[in-house]
Amino acid sequence: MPGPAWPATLYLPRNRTGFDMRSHYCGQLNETLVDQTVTVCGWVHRRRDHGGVIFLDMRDRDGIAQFVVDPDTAEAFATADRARGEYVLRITGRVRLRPEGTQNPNMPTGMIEVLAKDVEVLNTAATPPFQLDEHGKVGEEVRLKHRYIDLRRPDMIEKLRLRSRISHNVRAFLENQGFLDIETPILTRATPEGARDYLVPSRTHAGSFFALPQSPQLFKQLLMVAGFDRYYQIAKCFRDEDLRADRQPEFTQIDIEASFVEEDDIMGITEAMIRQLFQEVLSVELPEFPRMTWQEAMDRFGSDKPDLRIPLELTDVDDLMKQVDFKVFSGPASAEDGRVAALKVPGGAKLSRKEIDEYTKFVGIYGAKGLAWIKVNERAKGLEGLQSPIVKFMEDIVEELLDRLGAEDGDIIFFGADKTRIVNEAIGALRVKLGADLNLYTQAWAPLWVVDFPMFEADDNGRLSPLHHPFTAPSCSPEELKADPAKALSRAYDMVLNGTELGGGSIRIHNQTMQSTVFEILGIGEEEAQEKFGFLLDALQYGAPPHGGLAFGLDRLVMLMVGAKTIREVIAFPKTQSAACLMTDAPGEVSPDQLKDLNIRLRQKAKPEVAGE
RNA sequence: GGACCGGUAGUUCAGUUGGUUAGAAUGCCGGCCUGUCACGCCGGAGGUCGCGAGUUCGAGUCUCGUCCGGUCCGCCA
Repeated sequence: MPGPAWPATLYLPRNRTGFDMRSHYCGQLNETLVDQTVTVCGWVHRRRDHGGVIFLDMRDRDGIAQFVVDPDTAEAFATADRARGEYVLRITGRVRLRPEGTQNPNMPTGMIEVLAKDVEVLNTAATPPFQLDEHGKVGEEVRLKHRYIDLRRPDMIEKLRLRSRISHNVRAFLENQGFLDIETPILTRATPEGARDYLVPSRTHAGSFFALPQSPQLFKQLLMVAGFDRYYQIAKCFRDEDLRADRQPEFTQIDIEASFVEEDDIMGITEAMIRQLFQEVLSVELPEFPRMTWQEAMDRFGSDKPDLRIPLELTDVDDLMKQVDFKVFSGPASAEDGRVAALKVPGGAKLSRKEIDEYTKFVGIYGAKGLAWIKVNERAKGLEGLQSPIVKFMEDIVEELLDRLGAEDGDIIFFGADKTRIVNEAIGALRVKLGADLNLYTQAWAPLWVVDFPMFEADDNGRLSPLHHPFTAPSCSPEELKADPAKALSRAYDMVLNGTELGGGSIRIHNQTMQSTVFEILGIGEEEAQEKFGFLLDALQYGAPPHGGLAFGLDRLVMLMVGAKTIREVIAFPKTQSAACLMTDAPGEVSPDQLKDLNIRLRQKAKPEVAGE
């Protein structure tokens, strides 16, 4: 056995890897080390056996390098001969320049190789369930089941390494700005917020449950009441809702809160943080962050998180369509809660009937009953130059319509006519899809702030619920809020990047009267409010400072920065769409004893119905 | 809760109108090979066609159900 790995007093690396077992990582080997003896530890990435000479490509988290084993070193040669893919080896040898003509320009270490003297098998490996080289395609299901092997692949290592750099950069920025990293509980209390809670039964309080936090929202506000002034945390959050490519049941937020601040303070500092992050990690200089009101975003892009890389906009044509003899258009155009919007797509006239049918089906997902269109083949020819199933209903106004849209030859114009919400969702989504399908992107990164959100939104029964969360301050007095809550705007703000909501936050309510008013509007009675948020209402009485903050979705941020399609790609051990872990097989059953301890009896499963007759 | 796509060798896939012994590539195993780098050549093994019913003389293929994975809608302040 070697001596203690750590020097007794100073934790200084003894060599370039900081440990004794090896001297270098494979990726560190280069021409400057020629004639030096090095020792590496790693996995056999590939083995090429020429009978008389064996090449071993060794891989560790830093890279891949080629090792040559000669029959002259009989023992090493015998070991290399029985080595297989993914065996864990420790190899010592001398670095040398590769012979003329055998350099590999495709490899970062391709100018050199290591002539092995000693090859030691630290561990054998069963044949991996899939190939690790960049050429083998593998399904995600297999990758997740053997994630520890999947994570050996250089591109996975690269993504997680970048994630580490991102969180480190964010921490460094916030620490430098005087923010304190303070942990908040994972076992906490269920509060009737937005999402379904993950619950943890309490053994010591029979029949009671902890909830895992959907976010540290209340705790960070209480830290402001406590006077910490500037708080941050990279915090796990839990929401038991259905999953998506950008949603996991547990995810990570960069959580930020500060006191004695207003919107501009929070937006300013977090914008600076993201700007610096992109500079230092990606060498990308982000453009200006425009600010856009929620209403403008909905009107122009049909979305509260518009993708500004796409140069298409929705145009209101309600006034023109009110008069047309086509109820599908004139109805929504005249209705209070209706909208007729046009989307002009330059060059879209080349879309085939089949493609248009596909888009019609696509908007149907969002409840649109159809998708009207006009192809502008040759404007100069007037009606003759247009191709459309609906233009016959609007011959009188079509010129004015085309003028307003600035339509040119080769354009297609799509129309959505329905309730405003449906038009915005359907045509907004169509805009994003067309942008992707036709590759209309005008820039790599398009950030913006969306501000002036409504305080509340009405559900189907007219009941109001908070658009953000019930602790968001309105931009009006309690009296004004009470008088017309549906029209009230909040002091909330979202940072949006390339059509993804990166983060959102608000100035919070720091006044108990205002907080009670909001609860009242939400239909949360005094008693219920006291029971569920009593500790917050109490805190607001004890000198709560004005405060506000913001939380970023770290997984989404990393996903965008590495160019991944799902956040699963930037999470080491993600769950499947049904919120299961294919590797550990979680969630799993527990023993009757464990349940008994927790005072839990499982409900009998419903008897399976007899199939067939 | 709903819509759609997928499930065939370890892996990635093909499999025609329902018809003989289910194929390819790669990986794996064995042999040969001293400059390869996705090495090459020769040989070999490897299948619960996700699972269960049904239709049929006959099902990988058709029907129904179900499970799993994925994308999306609802949901997710």
